[in-house]
Amino acid sequence: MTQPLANAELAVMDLLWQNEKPMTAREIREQLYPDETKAQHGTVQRLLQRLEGKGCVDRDKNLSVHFFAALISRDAYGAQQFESLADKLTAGSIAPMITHLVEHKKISPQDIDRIREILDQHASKKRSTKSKKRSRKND
Amino acid sequence: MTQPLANAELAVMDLLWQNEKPMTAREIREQLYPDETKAQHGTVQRLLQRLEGKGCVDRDKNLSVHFFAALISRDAYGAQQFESLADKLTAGSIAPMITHLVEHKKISPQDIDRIREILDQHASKKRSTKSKKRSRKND
DNA sequence: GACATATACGACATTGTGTCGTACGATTAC
DNA sequence: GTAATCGTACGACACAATGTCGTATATGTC
Repeated sequence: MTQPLANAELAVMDLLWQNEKPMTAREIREQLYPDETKAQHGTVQRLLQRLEGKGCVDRDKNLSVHFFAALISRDAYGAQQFESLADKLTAGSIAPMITHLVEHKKISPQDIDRIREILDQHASKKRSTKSKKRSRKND
Repeated sequence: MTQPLANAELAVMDLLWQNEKPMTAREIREQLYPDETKAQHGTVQRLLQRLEGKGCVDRDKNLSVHFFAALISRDAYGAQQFESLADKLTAGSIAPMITHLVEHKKISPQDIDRIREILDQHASKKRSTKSKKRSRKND
């Protein structure tokens, strides 16, 4: 399940991600198509069915009205897509893209700080304080 | 030009990215279809034409044999795709995806170190060291 | 049983992609 | 200058994915 989700599918996932509780197809339809043209029953069911086929949603059919929940988190999906992008483009490394974004000021300072924090907690322990910024090609 | 490139198109871009010099359609075809079934002339021309339409390649038609070059770098394309992903998923913020990758050990230590380096050079100056212990405050 | 509501899914139009064939223009060989 | 060769331009097609709808079937309520 690595291929990207299409727009309508993503819209469904978005709803499921917003709601922490599983949703019925009716709830989803009401939010997705507020104008209620009475046909989109099938559309939502179809979308959910395909999403289920892709392993993205869980269908709870204990009750006659099924309940749907996301099987993959928003961040996990995003990370997975990002990984697949890195695999296709940069031999699996994400650094070149991050670098590009940072150098072209496409990342907000807040984002930078947040990422720095995370990285600080997980950086390889053996290198703090390098006091210069170059060298270390790889190890 | 934000939509992702398809496989065959990406294969062409990959060649252009590898070669620093602009290439002719013939060169591209020879590398892409080594088995020379004599028809793929048109295929490559078509791909280049669509890539040109998407603003990804430049066509130099000064000579009767055209020369093609990438208009967007590999990293820029990757970064742009990543941005578009973040826009669709996480309100433009890339931190959640990075966080997920880091916490699930999907990034190599080398990648982490490289990103840390870049971030260190661009972090907002005022960041208060977070009371963690590692800190290195010069840059 | 009749009715309302859900699910399952076939079907279709639309779009993007990869491929090929062919028409046409330019360059080279005689 | 004409013919052969090579390149470009692009129409056309098959194929797959997507979004949509309609309908058939199941499940529940009265």
